[in-house]
Amino acid sequence: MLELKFPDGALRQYADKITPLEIAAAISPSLAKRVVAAKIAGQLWDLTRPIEGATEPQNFELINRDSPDGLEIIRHDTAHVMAQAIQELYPDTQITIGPNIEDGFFYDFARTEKFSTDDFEKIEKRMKEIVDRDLPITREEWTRDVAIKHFNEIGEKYKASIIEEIIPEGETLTIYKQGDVWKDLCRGPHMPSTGRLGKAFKLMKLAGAYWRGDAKNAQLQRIYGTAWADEKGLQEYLLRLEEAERRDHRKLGRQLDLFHMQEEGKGMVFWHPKGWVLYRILENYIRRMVEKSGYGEVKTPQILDRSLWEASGHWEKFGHAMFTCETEEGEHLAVKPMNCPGHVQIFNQGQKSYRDLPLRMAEMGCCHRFEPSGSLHGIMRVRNFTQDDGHIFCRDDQIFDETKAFCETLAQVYADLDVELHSIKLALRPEIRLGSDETWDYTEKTLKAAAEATGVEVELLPGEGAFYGPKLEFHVKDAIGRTWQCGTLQLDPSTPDRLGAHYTAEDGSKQVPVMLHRAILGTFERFLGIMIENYAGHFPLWLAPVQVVVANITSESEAYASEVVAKLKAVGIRAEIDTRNEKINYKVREHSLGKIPVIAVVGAREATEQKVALRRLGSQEQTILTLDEALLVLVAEGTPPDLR
RNA sequence: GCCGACAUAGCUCAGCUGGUAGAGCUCCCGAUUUGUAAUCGGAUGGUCGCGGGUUCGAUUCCUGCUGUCGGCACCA
Repeated sequence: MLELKFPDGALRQYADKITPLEIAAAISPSLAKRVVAAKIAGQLWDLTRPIEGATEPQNFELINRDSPDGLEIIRHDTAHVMAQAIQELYPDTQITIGPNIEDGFFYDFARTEKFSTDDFEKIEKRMKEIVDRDLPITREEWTRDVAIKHFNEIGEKYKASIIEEIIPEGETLTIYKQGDVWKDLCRGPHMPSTGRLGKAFKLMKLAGAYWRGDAKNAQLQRIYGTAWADEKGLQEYLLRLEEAERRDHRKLGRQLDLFHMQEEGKGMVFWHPKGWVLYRILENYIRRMVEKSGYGEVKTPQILDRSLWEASGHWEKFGHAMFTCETEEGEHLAVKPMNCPGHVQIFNQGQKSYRDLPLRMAEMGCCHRFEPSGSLHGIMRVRNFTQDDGHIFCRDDQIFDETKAFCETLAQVYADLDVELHSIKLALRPEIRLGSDETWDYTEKTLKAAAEATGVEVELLPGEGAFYGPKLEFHVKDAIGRTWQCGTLQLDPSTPDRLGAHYTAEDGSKQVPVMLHRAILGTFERFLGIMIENYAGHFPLWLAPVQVVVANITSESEAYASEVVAKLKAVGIRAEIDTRNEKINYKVREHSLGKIPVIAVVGAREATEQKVALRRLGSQEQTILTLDEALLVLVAEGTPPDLR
């Protein structure tokens, strides 16, 4: 006998080897149709897989198709159906891997001939046929060696190689068969048959992807798809994508006249007046934060002699990404890709004592890097960018406090800018590295503890640190759901040493300081891109390039409109005037689309009473205030958060 | 850099199987003096990304390049 405990707490008894599907059917036939899998003692279980061997009552749950677990199963089943469809249509195709991702799945295929997005229609049609065939999906347990032999025999070299790699010798694995022929290595679970899948799926995009994620390996063809519990879910998802597109910073950048980019300067931003206002407000804000945190701001040369880059190690490690030039006199120069060597030069001026540490240096450092053309993306990934960079020269025992203080400032800045952290990651020691294991133990532990001391969770990235030290990464999401690394703190004992930085310790000995590279925003370009998408162009008053547009109703109130604008400007509000010969409806519409936070309408009434009618973006409400009241309100609201 | 797609007026987009291009908005001109998301009329605007090729003829087909978009790899 089996005893199962249902989510509602009910305890029920069943015959041994009963399947979840039989249990569901016994409860109600409609339930049996709705479910896609079961969960037994926390483990997902195929509906048709007998439950056995349980001596104690097990938690039992049926998974509905629209639950998070259910969607996972639908998506993975869809990936399998897609793979089968493709192999039926294109028999020379080998399957590799096909995991779920957020809102969907992908599957990587190896095939000499190229797929095209034009093939999608045909593939989707075949997938729907496979659903209509209602092929039974069955679970089988195979031994590792039999599986390897089988997949090799049928020409699935990649599959065989995956099994060789991930399944330990002597172990068994599970194979899911779809119909009589098609099979794939899979942990499962899957639905009992393809008919249960439904047809709320869509192939989304086609891309190249390297086998095992390594550019040295063969490039596979990856097809992305999405799948939902029903057609409504699919349509809602597609709508969500369209809405996200409207927030795209590249689109808003043009619409709001913030910046543009062009062929002759790819990966470089032309900031327009409005965009540059935004940039400078952010820059000034971050400058105040940095000053408050005890940094001295500096400015270092844009181009430096190659010998310095050789000394710092950048030439060797980073040379391929550096812009260089040669003078008529034969000097070899390189445009800086980073600010650190310049900062060490400043540190090296004069003699430094342990009393000077920690010494914090900041720079709005304009850098150039030759980024691969395929990696460029709007203003988020560019070749010319400005970092809110800073370097902290300190002793080992100061790393913890400095890191913690940095994390706290970063949290404050992100809160002020309404940017939500997606994750904090700690990149750990790589295979090839400098320094002793003890040093790595200490530095990794210290960074982790310091970040965690601010109450956040840190995700570990083994093997991804720089060769000289571990690195904290602060990631945020853009409108489309992609994550970008913005803030960072990187520990570097190597560069100060290479560039001859030292200080005199208490005991009179010369010591090399450790260097913390850190940036809160990362780069202005990327962070502004994120902010534009995040706010969807609707900036809070303190950030808005144009805060108020004063619009008159008729030319009669033109003089008063000018007076209002002059007064707004006098108290530091970024105001513009719109006295065009247009209806007020037209002006309101235009400035609303231009995402002006406040439209101040003035007509004959306002002019006589020395008032303004304020209309906020996103609201139809009108607030009538005296001009003096309006000035007070707007100045207060337009004050940066750190100055309030 | 690699894979796929795309490139038409300032912007957003039409243009079937080859016969040198069209709309709406914007800009410009004129009329309209208007109370909270588009007033009316008129005019202007394109070597159809760039270079080759096929063809009597190419925006359309082929090809090379450049850029953009979506991924991969790389990275802030």
